[in-house]
Amino acid sequence: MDKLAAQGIFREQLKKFVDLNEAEWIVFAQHLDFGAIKKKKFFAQPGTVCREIGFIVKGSVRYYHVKDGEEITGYFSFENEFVSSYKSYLTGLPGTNYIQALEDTELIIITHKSMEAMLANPVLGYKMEQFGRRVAEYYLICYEDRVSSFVTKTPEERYLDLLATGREILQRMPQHYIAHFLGITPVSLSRIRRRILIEK
Amino acid sequence: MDKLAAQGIFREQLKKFVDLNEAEWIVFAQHLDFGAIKKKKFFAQPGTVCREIGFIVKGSVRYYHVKDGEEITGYFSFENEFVSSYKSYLTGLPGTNYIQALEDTELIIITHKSMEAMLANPVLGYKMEQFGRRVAEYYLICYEDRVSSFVTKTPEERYLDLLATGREILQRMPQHYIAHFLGITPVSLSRIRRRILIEK
DNA sequence: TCAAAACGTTAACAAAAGATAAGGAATTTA
DNA sequence: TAAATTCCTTATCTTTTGTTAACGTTTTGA
Repeated sequence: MDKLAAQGIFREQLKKFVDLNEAEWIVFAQHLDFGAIKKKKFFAQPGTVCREIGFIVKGSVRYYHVKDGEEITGYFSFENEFVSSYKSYLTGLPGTNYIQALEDTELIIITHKSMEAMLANPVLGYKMEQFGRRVAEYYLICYEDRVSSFVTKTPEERYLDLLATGREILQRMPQHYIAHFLGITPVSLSRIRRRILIEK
Repeated sequence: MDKLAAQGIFREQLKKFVDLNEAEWIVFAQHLDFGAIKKKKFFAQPGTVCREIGFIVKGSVRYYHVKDGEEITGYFSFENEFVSSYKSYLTGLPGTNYIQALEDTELIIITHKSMEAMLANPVLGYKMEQFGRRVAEYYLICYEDRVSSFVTKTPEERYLDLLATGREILQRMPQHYIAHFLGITPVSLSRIRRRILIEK
């Protein structure tokens, strides 16, 4: 895919968050970069400040954390989703996660610098604030749901929920990543699956 | 406390998120309501759309969820914090949580209607988008940290973290609320406390 | 002020999850 | 294509958590 095709996809998806007219889009597009990450390479690494927000046009990434030498995969992003070490991006502090491409991945990239410039741009500023607000609100809701599932549900219930919503994760991610995403060990998820099979 | 005093506090705290000049503040203040909730009364209830964002100037609230007849307290808000059933507020769908005042609580209230009006107001719109963005980003980071703690930490580690950061929660909330906040039962938290005492 | 309710701890038992290891299937890669 | 690696399951054992109940203390509220 080339930059222009990627921008086309991005422009379409962007409509979920902000409505840019032709003039605004042209200025906006000038601030967009295009990037590719080879499988197993990194979008972000711990100890480094994440200065970009990516929008995945092709591929997928996982967010993971190393604890006691073990990789714990906490989240994923797929096509048409944003990817960033948000806390690091927003605070300017070093991140704590790896974000790794799970396959060859192509993205539209908005650097922090570009974003700042657009926010300060009288033509685009308002729309960029709106864009930022809506994206943050969107992810806020995702996180709210996820926190809620940890507080009020058992691991088995969380897994059944995941099955019910049939998210992409199930098809595209190995089970041990899903286990950590649910907050449990791969062995435990395997047992839960067994339990469900027998019970039904 | 009267409305004016409350607005004074709010205006000061607002600076964390947006910088309003005198003219902007005057228009903004016209859209603010003032409210009081008696202890044990509700700011939000499940099945009802939450159409306000509150800013607590005095008191505190807890967010809880009823599961199998039991109340599970997932979160709290204190003075100088916002309170809302965000997902419901943002989506316009009925909420799933109770938000209950833990003591007589006073708040500045921004209704959804007021917020929409301000966002559409040419004088205030830009600043309101910025305000909304920054508040959402702030809470996004809080949630990101919390999700991360569920994925990568044991309940004991989460409790030790809470002790280390010495949050208001510890002083002001009964232990069984804290337990649910950590994603465990009150009995289990009591045991964790015992373990920590013996080990150290 | 006095009864009721709420709170934290502890105990006992059941259920679930973590840790470790082994084995086989599938996938990767050299 | 053969060897290595990854992945999932299963088993065993340990640790932790959930559940229920009892008890004493504190707080609440009628």
